[in-house]
Amino acid sequence: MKAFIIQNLKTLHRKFDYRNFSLAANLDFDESTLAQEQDRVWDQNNLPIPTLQHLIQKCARERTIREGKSCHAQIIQLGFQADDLTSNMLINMYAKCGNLGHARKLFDEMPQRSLVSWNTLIGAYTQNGNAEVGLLLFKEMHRDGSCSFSEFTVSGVLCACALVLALIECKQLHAFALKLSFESNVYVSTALLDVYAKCNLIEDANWIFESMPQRSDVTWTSMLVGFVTNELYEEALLLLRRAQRAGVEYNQFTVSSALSACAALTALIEGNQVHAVVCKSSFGSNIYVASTLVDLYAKCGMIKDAYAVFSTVDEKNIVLWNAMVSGFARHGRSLEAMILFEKMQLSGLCPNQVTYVSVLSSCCHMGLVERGKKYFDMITKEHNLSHNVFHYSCMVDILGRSGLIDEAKDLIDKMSFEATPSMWGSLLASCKVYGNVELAEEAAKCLFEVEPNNAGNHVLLSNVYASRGRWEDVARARTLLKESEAKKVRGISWIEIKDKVHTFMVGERNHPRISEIYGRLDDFLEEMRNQGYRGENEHDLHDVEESRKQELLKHHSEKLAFTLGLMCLPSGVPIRIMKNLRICGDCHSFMKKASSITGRLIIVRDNNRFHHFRDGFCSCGEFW
DNA sequence: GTAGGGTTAG
Repeated sequence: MKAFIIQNLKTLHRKFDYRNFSLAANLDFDESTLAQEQDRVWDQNNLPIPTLQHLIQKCARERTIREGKSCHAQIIQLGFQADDLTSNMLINMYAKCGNLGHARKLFDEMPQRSLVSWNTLIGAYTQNGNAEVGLLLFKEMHRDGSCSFSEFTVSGVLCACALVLALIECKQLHAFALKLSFESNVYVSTALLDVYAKCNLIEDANWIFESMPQRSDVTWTSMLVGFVTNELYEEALLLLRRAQRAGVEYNQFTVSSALSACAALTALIEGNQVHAVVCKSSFGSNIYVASTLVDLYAKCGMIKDAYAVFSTVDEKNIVLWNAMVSGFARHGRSLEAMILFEKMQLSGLCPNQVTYVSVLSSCCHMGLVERGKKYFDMITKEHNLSHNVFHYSCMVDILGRSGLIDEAKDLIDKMSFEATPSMWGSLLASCKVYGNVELAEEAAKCLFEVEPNNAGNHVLLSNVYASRGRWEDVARARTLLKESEAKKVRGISWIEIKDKVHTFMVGERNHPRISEIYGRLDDFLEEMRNQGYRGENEHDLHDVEESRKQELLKHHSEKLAFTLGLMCLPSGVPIRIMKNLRICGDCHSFMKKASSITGRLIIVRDNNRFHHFRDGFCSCGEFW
């Protein structure tokens, strides 16, 4: 700013000598003097048109509407009939400063609109969150017919298409771009690939990307985000490495999208490398980067690191707060989640629907029924928001887990949404815990209808019968499962060691060190048994012999991943394991005992939450 | 003078 003011004063002094004070004598003003002088410059009434045009453009870049308006006023005062160039600059300035009304008025008052005027106004609406109007304007421009389209028109309208997922219009523009050879323009191609990716046509997006002879950093980011949006996280990380090899310099856009891919994959090592780049850069305090870093660390089990990043940001926005609240919730740190929820409001921000999903889920993880009900009411009564399907899902879970199964069922019946599989699944799991066979059968029936191919649902019902000793029904449920097309999702666990992810299935045979792992696990189990560990067979209600049950439990994927961690990671380093399914009771007991025997912190992330095992205890307090 | 990219939710 200081440099700009000095430069500006120098220019004005040199060209027009409007200043009453001597610039040449001493430019070493303090900041406040400079600011005062800057105000005096803006208040000048005799600036020539080229200077005013220059300043208008600067105001558009820096979003300084006060100064922009001052320039506009001077133009009017001078009696200057704004030409196409000046009008477009003013329209753009008002649009960039968020004043669409002024931009539109100027456009409407123009005696003749040029191509640039149309492009500018379309961009104005699109950039101010009104893409529909941007598209309508494009149609109006087409009808008007007084000017043709340029690359600017196409990329600008594609931007509007990306915001409202207007695939048909995008395809028409694509055809038009090909006809006029606009596709060689990097802005046009990048905007095209962005729309295709956002409309889930990732292959088309990738085809455009691969066909581009030249790519900008925006192109790379758009493709990266495209993969992330389409949940192709591995592809996103491969692209990131490719970008690195191609010499693309990271910026806050590349970094935030790369970090979100790392977070989704819980790829901590890769995420750390990106974080290292951030630390050396100037965009570490960028709110998007900070939010993805908080999310990354929280999802990778590093809740302290997440909080460390969160604390460094001075001006926190709602997304950053939400990322941190959700991180605490995921780790079962309900108290911290709730304190942060209050602090966020003290800082002057109102919670949104996402915030409430996080605080409600923190209630799920600790079985806090009354608190959950209070938050659920606050959504509509205190913050005038509407309940969404996630809120109901959390509430059904909170009620069911606490044994209020009928109340949970009532909530499902009364809500205006279609019940989701997760709601029926949660209700069914609660029915197993509280032995409610009747409601379990009803929930299972609904679940089979909406998820006919999920074998886990059949197993859940079978387990409800087994928990009540109804073995004939267990057999019937199993037969039904065999006759159906349903597939059981296999339990998979993975662990990151150095820069490699090791994946294990139950009874894994393919890992290169598998024999060594089984040997080490057997020795360790022996040691554990000597210290009082007994397996918990009731958590695996397979209809199999006792000895086979023991065998299946022993080789659960998380135990294999843990053993490799024990073999490879130096003592003192936490063993962090990820699992695609919920951790079973036996593995939970195993990890508790293992944490006390080895004196190590063991962190297991299952499909629902984090468990931190330390000194024989788990952070979930046995509620999960 | 006008155009393309990023964060949080069971």
